[in-house]
Amino acid sequence: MPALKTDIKKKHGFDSPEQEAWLNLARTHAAMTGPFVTLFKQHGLTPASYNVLRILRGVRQYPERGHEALPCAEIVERMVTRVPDLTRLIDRLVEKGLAERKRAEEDRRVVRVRITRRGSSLLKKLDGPVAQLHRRVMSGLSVAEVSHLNRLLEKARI
Amino acid sequence: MPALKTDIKKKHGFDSPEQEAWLNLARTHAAMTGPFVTLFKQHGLTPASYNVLRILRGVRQYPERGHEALPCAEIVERMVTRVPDLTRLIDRLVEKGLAERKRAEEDRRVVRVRITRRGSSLLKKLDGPVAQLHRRVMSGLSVAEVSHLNRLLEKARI
DNA sequence: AAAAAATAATTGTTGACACAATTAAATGGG
DNA sequence: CCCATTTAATTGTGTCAACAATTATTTTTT
Repeated sequence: MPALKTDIKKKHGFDSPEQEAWLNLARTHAAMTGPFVTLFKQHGLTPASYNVLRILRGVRQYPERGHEALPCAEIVERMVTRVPDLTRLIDRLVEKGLAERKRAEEDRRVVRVRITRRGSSLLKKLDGPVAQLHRRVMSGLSVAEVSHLNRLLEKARI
Repeated sequence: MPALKTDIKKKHGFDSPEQEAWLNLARTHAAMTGPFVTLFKQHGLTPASYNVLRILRGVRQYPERGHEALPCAEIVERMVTRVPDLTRLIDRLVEKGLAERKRAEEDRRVVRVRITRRGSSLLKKLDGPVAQLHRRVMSGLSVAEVSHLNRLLEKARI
């Protein structure tokens, strides 16, 4: 793929380096997201629902305070992108048999969500392809450049 | 904001530096997109429809082959993120009086879209705030770091 | 202890996005 | 010149996301 300047066919340059960086980030993100969306969709998931399943698996492997099921509010906190409508996202996971709910006894307002065996095995099936994609979308960069990118992205996210 | 590792509260590290970079990119993109979404929404736009208006303004300022109205297909090509349903996106712009359509005489399959005066003045009103936001979301980085980030993002997008 | 405030999740509704199928017009080979 | 193919845009349909309002439960205040 050519550089951004030719990419968007703008005769005149960018308004500012910051704008260029912003557009670059958006384009790169879109380019890298695409393959993941496709992969997840083949298994009936969206990036967001995959993200939730990953969070739930993490909790089940390393239970917190003895719990292997997580309150909705804590799921939201850990998600990569903010989701204002977790309830129906969980609904869909439950319908597919990938997660289950149970109301917490200690506080009956909270609902704890846990990944099911079926959910775990779906994740397991995806682990290989996902790792492969992670490597593929970053294959344009060397190891040093990847870690450099990490540093810059973290620093940018103030 | 703390670094990603503490951010997502994962006890164990990342599967790979590539995965870390991918998550970092997604998080940073989400964090930077938020303010823009909010700003655009206040004026009845989405990032995608703003993007289209910007493209249309660019063409009107620097007309191509004498045309200041652009075929839908060319709009799609230039967009930051791929939009499979440009028709209805344009519908909404037309309903708001921000753009107008006309069928091309030389090829009656194509529909050319042009920004209206009202669309231009909306963009003009947004120019200041948008530039400000571009600077703000990148304010964590120095000028050198911004250009370095640009280099890495372009290189990554093979 | 009762009322008010706060918290957790759900629901209603609207709008936008994604994909497939379709229409309309132009092109190109027989 | 006509039919098949290609191209451009639109439409139909289902799913998902965003935001506000609501319910249920707990905590705080008086």
